[in-house]
Amino acid sequence: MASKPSVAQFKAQAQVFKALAHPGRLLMVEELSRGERCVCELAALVGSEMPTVSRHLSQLKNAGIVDDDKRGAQVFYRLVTPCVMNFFQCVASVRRKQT
Amino acid sequence: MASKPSVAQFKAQAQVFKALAHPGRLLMVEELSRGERCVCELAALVGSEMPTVSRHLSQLKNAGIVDDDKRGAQVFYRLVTPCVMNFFQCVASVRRKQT
DNA sequence: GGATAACTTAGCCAATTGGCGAAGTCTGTC
DNA sequence: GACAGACTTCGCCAATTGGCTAAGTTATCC
Repeated sequence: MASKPSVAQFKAQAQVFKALAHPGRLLMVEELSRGERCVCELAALVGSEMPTVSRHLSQLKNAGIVDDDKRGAQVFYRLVTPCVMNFFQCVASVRRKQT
Repeated sequence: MASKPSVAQFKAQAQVFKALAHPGRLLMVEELSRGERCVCELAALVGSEMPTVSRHLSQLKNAGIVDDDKRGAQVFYRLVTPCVMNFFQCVASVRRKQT
């Protein structure tokens, strides 16, 4: 049944790649690979306003890449699919081919 | 030196993900994983006009994912970094977490 | 050389994305 | 209850993306 993927499947897959197709979001994902972080920490990391970062995180969450956990007044995000970290090696080799 | 990736590196990485962040382009990449194809074959596959497909392919080429080879009047594209195919398994597991 | 076919490039338009500040929600403190 | 801090949601805007048709290139066939 995986032999002939439907258009809907490709659309859903593209959604995941789209979530990763932003330097700030990649930076956050890498940071989250080292442990959970609250929104304000990530905002300081990428140097954007909190509303902006919050929207980026909700995109990642919507794509199924991260999950959030509200504790008190803070919201902590964590990487829920660590296998995306494997992408970076391949992407690095892709970039090596760019002239 | 890979311990503290720069903003420029993340931008370049995001470019690769951006190239994959489109259902039609994913479909083409998967087709190319089974062998080289000319533009007209890919156009028929995704059901778009040839100029549209040509631009998608130049995006993939620009990202370093595919390469082209002009033979006569036709241009054949092939996957130059097959490791991107490994992404699909992980992405599938990501999607499984989407509610 | 003229006609056709395969692509690419250019120009145009609608739709999406990404950033911000303002406003709203929720939690803990006084 | 009033207030402050952490987030999220909401408008608004500029910039990018994605599709098409039209026009330009290059190779093949006659």
